[in-house]
Amino acid sequence: MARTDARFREAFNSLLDLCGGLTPGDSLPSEAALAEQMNVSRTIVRGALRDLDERGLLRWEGRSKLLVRPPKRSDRIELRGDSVTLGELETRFLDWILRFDVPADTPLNITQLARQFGVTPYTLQEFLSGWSRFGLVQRRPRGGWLLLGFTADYAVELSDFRAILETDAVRHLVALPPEHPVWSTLESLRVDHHALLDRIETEYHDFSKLDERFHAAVTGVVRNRFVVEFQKVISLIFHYHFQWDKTDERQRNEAAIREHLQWIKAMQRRDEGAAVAAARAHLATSKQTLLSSLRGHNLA
Amino acid sequence: MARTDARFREAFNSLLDLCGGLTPGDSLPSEAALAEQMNVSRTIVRGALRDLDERGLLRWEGRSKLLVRPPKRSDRIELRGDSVTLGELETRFLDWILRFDVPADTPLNITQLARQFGVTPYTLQEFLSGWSRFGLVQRRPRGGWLLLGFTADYAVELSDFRAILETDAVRHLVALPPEHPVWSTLESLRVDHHALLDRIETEYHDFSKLDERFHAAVTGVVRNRFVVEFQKVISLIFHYHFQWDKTDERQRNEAAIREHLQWIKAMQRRDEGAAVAAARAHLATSKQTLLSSLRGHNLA
DNA sequence: AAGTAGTATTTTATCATTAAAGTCTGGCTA
DNA sequence: TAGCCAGACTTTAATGATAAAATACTACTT
Repeated sequence: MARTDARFREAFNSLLDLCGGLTPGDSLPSEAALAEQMNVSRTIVRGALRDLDERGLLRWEGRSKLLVRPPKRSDRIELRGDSVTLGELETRFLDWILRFDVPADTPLNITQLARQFGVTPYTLQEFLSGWSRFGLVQRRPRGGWLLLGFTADYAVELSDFRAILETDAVRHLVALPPEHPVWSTLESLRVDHHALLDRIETEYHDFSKLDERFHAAVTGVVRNRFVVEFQKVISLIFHYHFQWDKTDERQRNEAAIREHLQWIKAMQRRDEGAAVAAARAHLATSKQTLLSSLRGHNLA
Repeated sequence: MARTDARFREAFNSLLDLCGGLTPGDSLPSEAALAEQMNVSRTIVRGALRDLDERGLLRWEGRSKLLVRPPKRSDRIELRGDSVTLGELETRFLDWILRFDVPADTPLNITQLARQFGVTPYTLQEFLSGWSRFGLVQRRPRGGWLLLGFTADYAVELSDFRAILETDAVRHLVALPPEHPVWSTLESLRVDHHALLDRIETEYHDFSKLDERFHAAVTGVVRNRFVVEFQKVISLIFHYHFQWDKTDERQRNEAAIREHLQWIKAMQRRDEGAAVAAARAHLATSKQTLLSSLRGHNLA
């Protein structure tokens, strides 16, 4: 067969919704207008209009599109198979690797994986090609894919790379003028860190979000598509890993908050040397946490 | 249809070559041994053996594979369509963008491009997915691909990112012990730079290779798969761009050599501050060159 | 003249198909 | 009789055909 008619089905139902807001006798906008409104091609709009006409909902003759009767619930057509987006696929894929601890150098079965994640092999292939740039998977010489996986080496190099990017961001940041919005962001982050420290005994789980906000704020001062892209990947992987590692979480998070505060204060003092040192210290801790979580996971 | 039998054809001819090295009456190794030798599956080996038997070159019965007559030139089968590797595709693709100056935000026609580059749409899609991580292309909302292209913005951000990586490499490098091989590499590079400077009037073209060697030496001290991957991309793009920009080449290259020498000497003195400053200066020049070459190209 | 619908063409995502890879088992040989 | 080998079979992946969607073009209406 060919492409699915999922776009058509979605558009059809969305057109029903639009008809629902009208009363019989009203006329619908032009084909082009409908197409733009539903973010779909005119071909689909015409297909949907034809169906509505056949079902007697609409009287469609050339430019006149008069509503005959309001749509009923039974007019809707079924959207079979929830289309999985690339974003969802990313989540599921990382989840699969980490949760089920897929070992390194595992050959990946495209057909089976595609079924498992509810996507077509075509989509999965596109997805894997993207990750191959980050060395998570690799093409096998005789065809197919190989999962290189989250080895300790990978974690070390990822952490080191992260450190390179964040250290650079820090150097940029401390040179920014006082009116730059990052300073107020940092101040509110500082306050939030202190606040969380006060209720750390019970709410240590909240640190994850705070951590993400903080790192996003720091790296956000570097307006660079490559940095941004990498930051997304790094944050994704770190986030996922910590999600499954719960050992000493309270203690770990408390220590991290103190490290963040040291770092924030150094930046606020515009002390580049101290800020870089504090950043390095925190990132080193982070790296060790990632490594030990990896080890713990492998032993479990 | 299904996959091409290119692997079979190649293996068949390679088996002919192997038979050419034998005399009639000799017997061939086991299927598994042949498969491993030719880096191919046993299925293919068996197929090739069957064909050789049918053609009367070989008497194949179970384990005995006796050569009947040496292979003739006419026994070879044609390898239709030279299979383009992903590496070649990369070269052709960048070449196409730069040489024909494809503007930014051009919708890419997969079918047409695939024909043009002599690959299947499947392969091209895989390739584009890889580049989408580096923001050179993007998926369009309604399907298809969009070339974001080598805009000035892209060049600036790529250069900045390069500077981040190289600056970090410099900091690592100056901290390395005297017995590290990079020091002797640097010294020979220094000598080569001076040598080229002496004959710059006529041989300024040689700088490109020297430049690549030098940057590879510096970034090579950082053993990190992400850095390495990016370095590959950066070197690819810079290399390709400079290949087409010939304005003031002699003068530009001479200036670059002097900048390199400043940088090398600072590193040899283990003067981190001066080395970083020299690196920054050179990378800034490089960025400007890339930008002006881009501008020149767009005006032409 | 501007915008709209009809028609035709182009292009993409999917699927059945076939080549190739991988696996298992029994038999031969050393 | 232990290890290797080949036959038979199963599984997997890359491809061309195909239908769906997008787009381009033309003609018409207001």
